Amino acid sequence: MEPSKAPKAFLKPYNPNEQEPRMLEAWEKSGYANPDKMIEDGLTAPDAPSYSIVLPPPNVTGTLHMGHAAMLAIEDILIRYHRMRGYKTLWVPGTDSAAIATQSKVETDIYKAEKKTRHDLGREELMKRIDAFVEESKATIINQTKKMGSSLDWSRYAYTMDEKRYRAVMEAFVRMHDAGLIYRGNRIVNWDPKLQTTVSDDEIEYVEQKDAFYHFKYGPFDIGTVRPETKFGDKYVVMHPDDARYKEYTHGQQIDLEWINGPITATIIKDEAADMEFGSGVMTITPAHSGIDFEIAQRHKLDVERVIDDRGILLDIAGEFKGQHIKKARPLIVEKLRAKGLISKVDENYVHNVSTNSRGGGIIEPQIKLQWFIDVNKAVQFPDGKTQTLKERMREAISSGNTKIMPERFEKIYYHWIENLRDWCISRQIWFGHRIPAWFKDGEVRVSVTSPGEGWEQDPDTLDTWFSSGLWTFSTLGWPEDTDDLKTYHPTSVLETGYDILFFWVARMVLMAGFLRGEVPFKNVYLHGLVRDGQGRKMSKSLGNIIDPLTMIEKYGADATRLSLIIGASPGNDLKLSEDRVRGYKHFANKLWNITRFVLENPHGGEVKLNAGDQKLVDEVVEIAKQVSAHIDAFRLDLAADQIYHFVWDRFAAEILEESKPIFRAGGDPSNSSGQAAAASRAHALSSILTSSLKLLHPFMPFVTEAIWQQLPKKESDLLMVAKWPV
RNA sequence: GGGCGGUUAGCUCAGUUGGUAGAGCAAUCGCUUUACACGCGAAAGGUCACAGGUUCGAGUCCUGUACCGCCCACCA
Repeated sequence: MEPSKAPKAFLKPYNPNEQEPRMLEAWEKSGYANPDKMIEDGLTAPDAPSYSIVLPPPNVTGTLHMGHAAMLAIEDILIRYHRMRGYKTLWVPGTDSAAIATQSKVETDIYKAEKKTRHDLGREELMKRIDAFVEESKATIINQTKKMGSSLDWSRYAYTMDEKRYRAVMEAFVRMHDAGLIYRGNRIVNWDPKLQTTVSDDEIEYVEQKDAFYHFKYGPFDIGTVRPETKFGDKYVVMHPDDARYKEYTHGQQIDLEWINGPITATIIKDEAADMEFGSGVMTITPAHSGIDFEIAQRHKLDVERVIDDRGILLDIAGEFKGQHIKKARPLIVEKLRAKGLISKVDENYVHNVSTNSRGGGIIEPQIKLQWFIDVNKAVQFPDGKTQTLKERMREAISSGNTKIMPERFEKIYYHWIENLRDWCISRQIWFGHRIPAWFKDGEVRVSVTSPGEGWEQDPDTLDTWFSSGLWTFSTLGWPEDTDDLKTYHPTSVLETGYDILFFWVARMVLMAGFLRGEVPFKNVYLHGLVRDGQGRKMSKSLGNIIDPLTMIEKYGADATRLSLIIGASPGNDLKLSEDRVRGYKHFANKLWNITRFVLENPHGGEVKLNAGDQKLVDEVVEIAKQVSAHIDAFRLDLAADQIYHFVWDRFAAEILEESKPIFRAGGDPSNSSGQAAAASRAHALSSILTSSLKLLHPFMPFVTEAIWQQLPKKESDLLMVAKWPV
């Protein structure tokens, strides 16, 4: 038997664990993730169009999960593809401080280990502990991100709390304040009694709960509630002005009646907020602890009195129940009402929604508080000269087509969200985060990046984490300075993220970029689905169904892990991932490895004119390349990957290679000159098809393709990463 | 209460402007065929959730129903 002409490496199956670290090193050493270096080395034209993505920064608290892995795979494909196509391509990495999540995590850890709360430690000490924790977690997540093969430009790495980003946040706040978009006011907010902070509307999660629904006799009326503990201050009875049942009562009329702690005087209020269909059509209101009640009270200039304090304790107004926690007081209050004969009916199993803080907090208690808000309904002038409200701006970004959302159906959801949007409460009472640049002295308030001078105390509150996240596309590029990066790479080409943070993040970036830059933050939004387990369940620790990307990388390689997250994952739809899928794609990497071996064992010598049949084969790949490109351009990475996968396996390996065997056999006969010519032509064709296939696959499976490229005797560039896309 | 998505082979999913159904994995049978057993070949497997409608023709368009999932909503 003839000795193999292929490099020795190919005598063994493809081993990702051996190759991947080498490829990572080669890429990193090249510096080609940085577009400046690409231009410097003449690999990208200085005047080439730019293509940029800013990585949605993973929380520093976590480790890499499959959702991150999917995100990295998708974005890396887009990035590598555009880099190979000659774009000035930039992918900016970063990490997010995730204010509430991080602080809770550290606080919990400290409490477990030392039985100390943040108040025991003090603000400064807690910050130190958090910083230490962040440093450690950061390294972990960065290292894991690299292992996926992400060709991020680490020289541009940003952290939401680093100096530059901090400055951008301060600047943004001051500018918005000066424009009148940020105001401080007493409004009803979502208060989390457990974490002792406000929470934004979007972070509320409604949880279904069963409670008793009580019907009380409130003078001549029947009123209902699941929260008897709020009723102490109820002295207004509201009914719809058109409700025929109560036409004898007039607005402002006063009625004396017996209530929880004795006789009170109630006032009739006619307001359309009362639903005639619900219960008796009559309700009493608690303006201090209910959004809708607060609005009614404001409309009619009614008294607003607090009943419950920040910790859920009843105040003076509760009389004998004062000082008790609402949870404990409720049954006692019910008991008293029953004793007084004021309960007319009880529905024991009433199902309703309670609002909870989705960030690991408690049950929300609406409270009226002096906080900072962003006014979404105030018309102001934008940098591009237009005068409009933030709501209008957010709507326009999409309706004008300046930003397109993929899949399109999410546009409707986005509009609907804007419809329901209220002023955004941006101040939080947690300690870890961007401090609000507001200063107090003798009842005076000033807003400025630095202290106005001696004796001014900075607002102790911090900003909602999404405030700083909203600046991310441009704060990472150097804003507020007018940098070259900003000019070249903003608006970014694509924002790629999970559909679950469409509101939190996407809408807020549109808002911020609109007001502070006068442009959209990105031209496209590509929303991927959630990665679930093989049965469609969310992956969670408690279910024990987590598939860890790093374990998969170790067992099957990063390429296989990437492909398993791409093929079969259509935009915006959840992906069910099982280990079998990952294994299947490892086999594919090996297949490619062996195809190469066969091709290299039949080398072609120098320039050969292809015969007509072989030319047709080569043209076939060009056609495939066009289709793959079209799919990627349409964000159908699943179809693109699927197509090239099948071409390589079913067409190239199964048919073309098999047909080549007899041709090479005939070419081995020295007396058969036409056979030799045919073999030479075929060898040349195979080599060309292999080269093109490697290029087409490279964005999807960067490691194995690069490892093979490194073994090719002749190649157009040292690294496949910077080779030219076939079409 | 409103909206969205899904329902195609045992499992996970494709199916782009309508033309008598495809892939991967699993399962069956057979292969030490000199690129690959992480492989090759063969065979098997679906009344495309259901009911109507449009059409020469529908998985693909329209109407409705059922089930699963998600999102939104200040019904006391």
